[in-house]
Amino acid sequence: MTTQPRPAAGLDGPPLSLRERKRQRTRAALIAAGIELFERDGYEETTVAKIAAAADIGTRTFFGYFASKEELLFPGADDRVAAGLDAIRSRRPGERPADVLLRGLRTLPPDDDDLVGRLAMLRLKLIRKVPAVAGHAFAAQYAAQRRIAAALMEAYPGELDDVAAAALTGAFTGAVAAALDVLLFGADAPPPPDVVRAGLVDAVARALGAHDRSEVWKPGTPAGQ
Amino acid sequence: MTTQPRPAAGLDGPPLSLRERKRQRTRAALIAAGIELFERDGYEETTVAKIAAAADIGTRTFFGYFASKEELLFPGADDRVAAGLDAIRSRRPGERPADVLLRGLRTLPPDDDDLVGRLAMLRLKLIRKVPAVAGHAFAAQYAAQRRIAAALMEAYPGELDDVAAAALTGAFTGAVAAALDVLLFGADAPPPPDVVRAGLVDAVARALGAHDRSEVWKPGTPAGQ
DNA sequence: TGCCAATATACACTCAATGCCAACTGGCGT
DNA sequence: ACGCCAGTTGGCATTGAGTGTATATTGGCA
Repeated sequence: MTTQPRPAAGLDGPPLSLRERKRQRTRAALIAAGIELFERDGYEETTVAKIAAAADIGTRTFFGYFASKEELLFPGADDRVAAGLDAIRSRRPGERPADVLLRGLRTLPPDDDDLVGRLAMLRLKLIRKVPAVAGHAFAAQYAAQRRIAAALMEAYPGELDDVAAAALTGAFTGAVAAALDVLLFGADAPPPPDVVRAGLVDAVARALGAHDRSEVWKPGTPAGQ
Repeated sequence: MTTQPRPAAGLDGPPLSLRERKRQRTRAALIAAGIELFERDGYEETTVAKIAAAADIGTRTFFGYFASKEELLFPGADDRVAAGLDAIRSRRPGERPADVLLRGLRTLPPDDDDLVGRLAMLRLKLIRKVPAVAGHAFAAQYAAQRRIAAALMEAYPGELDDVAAAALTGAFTGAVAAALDVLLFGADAPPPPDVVRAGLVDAVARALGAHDRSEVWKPGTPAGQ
């Protein structure tokens, strides 16, 4: 959201000033240059100076746009959190907390913008091997968890205390992250998004012991659950 | 573990050479100096040079002991993983995967060495605000998850595929981390370990929808705190 | 046009981290 | 005891991230 520049006509509600448009353009150029160089030369090999040069700005100026080199990899990307919060807001009577989160996961948009897709794959790769990148990812997930947990606690007053809300949210995001990792990393080519999501929802539902699996699934022995 | 001074008991199997003992002493001194300075002056303000000076070694030598400043905060700390693997190894017939992990969590040693306690609190604080530290924590948890997931898959052949094992393990560790965070962060002084663990086990069990909660839980009751 | 504020850049600096190299030290065979 | 070897140490220089500061440029606006 924050990163999408409107280079075409000014159809973004509030008409951006020339200054602001220029700024967005520079920001987009930095992201594009960063992705390009990271993919071509590797992360460590790509210095901030090179990125800045590729975007035709001074090295110092880079830090006016991004606080760190890693931040270049995490522009926006709050869709999942928003989906979760929406699902909680539209909670249905009788729906269990875990089921609410699962519903949010199911209704996620396929998230397949070409550029975003490239960025997402690149990000996954880098999270695996660059601790600094992993740090940012972790911090983001952590912040997301806290927001979702707070919303959950509010939606289920008297039923979920802070610890329970945190634990459930942590379990949910932990399961999503781990399952996604396995699902996406077996194949080199990006698999079809809907297949991924189906496997994801199923695995997470099982991990949380949720009862409402709409997509049918028969484990070897559904003993009691 | 590494920091234990010198128990008279000959419990430490292999007799360490003079060189090795000296090395361990230096390592311990670095950790102690690091904790001390981090607590007193803050993380960013404490430079590697200061730590090295406090431990009476050269700055360059520091990196012969720890690959980075953050690594100073994660010495050892594989007990939890070991407990999990043990629990899986000693799986009882009919026990569900989630219950196995919970049993491992329950049988964790109280883990309350005074120094380790201080370190743990410090670590939690720093994970919250220093991305680089968060990165290390994330990487460690990630590695732990993969080991546990592999063990689970082996213990439940034909019942858990790789995605399911990863999801369950991710849910488990995610729930533990999130719950622990809430449990430990309100207090300035480390709360009694057994209380923490009781709340932890309960919250995680509920998050995973496990059936075997030994500690009873009744929805509607204001969460036992 | 001309002033004000936001922005961009150059410059100098700190600190983490690495490579290189010379000095030292414990282990071990003679 | 002697001396060699390997592991350890630390000084020096270097790279790259990130910041503070002062100066220049540019857009917004009267």
